[in-house]
Amino acid sequence: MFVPEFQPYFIFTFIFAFMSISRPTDAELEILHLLWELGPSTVRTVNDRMSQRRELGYTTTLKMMQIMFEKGLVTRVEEGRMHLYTAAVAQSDTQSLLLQQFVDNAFRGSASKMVLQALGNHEASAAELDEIKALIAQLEQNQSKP
Amino acid sequence: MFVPEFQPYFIFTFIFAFMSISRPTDAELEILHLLWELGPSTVRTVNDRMSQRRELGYTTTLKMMQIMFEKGLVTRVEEGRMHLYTAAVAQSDTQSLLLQQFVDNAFRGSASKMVLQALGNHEASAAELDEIKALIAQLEQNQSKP
DNA sequence: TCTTATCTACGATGAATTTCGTAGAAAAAT
DNA sequence: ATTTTTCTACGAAATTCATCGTAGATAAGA
Repeated sequence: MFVPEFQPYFIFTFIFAFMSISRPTDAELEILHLLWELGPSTVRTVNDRMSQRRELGYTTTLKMMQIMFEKGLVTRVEEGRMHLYTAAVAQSDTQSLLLQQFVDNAFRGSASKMVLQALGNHEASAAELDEIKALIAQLEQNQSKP
Repeated sequence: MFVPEFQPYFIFTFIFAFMSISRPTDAELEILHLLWELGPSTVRTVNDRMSQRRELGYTTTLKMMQIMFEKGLVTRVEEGRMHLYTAAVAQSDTQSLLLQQFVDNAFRGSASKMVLQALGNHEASAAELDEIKALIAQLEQNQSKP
């Protein structure tokens, strides 16, 4: 039987599975990014921000956020007549989950191949490269003395 | 007006747009991976390989590959009564396109944030880290003398 | 030759996603 | 006090995906 080595991202897979939270769709992710940035927000606020990028009816955003509430991706509290929505999933957890699924689908599970392609395709600033180098150094240190 | 710096992945975006090739879905990607690995293959071969992972009817795979043919993701030639299918898009081009869209959706376009998360989540071997370090060194060299 | 297996083509279904319109209630404006 | 705006809830349509069943043709096997 094939038993894979433990990978840190497994934790997020378990968390999301345990909470029965499904992976956010593209439109849901767009809303989550706004909630992460703005904190608790009304539908109106979110829709205004989204409308800056593309034409979008108010009830479309409303419906999306209602569905996300049913799915457990956001929480909400009544504030007078309105609802204040808050992201119920952490940004880094969500990104980890999405990343893992993406690496599996598009790169057959090879994260390092994906990293190589990403670094090759995108211009990275010197500061960003330094940050990545620092992380690699740290990983290598952990590897040498486990 | 906002004019972004040129990024190498723009090329793949143009290529795919020019050829009006839509981004492969998850199931299509699974088939493409097999075609990239095996070369020209029949529906039967592909379905056998896919069935090793999960239950899947033959006509399901057939239909998928017919649709991929209509979309231009694969080509095919008759071989007696059967069809031999071949991937019509290159693996690296496809992965670049998918990567770019994923970074936009899940990481707001920040490839370096994505790389950091990927390296943090996945155990990378020493050899893989070396490979990544080499690429970074090369990128830094290009940056210093443009 | 007759039967069985194996292709392709095609249609249909069910689920998920995204979008919007309408209805009704509550607040704000005139 | 009426009208207009602005909420929520709900339903529904259009689209895409993934899946499978059936029909008809052709090859293989008995």
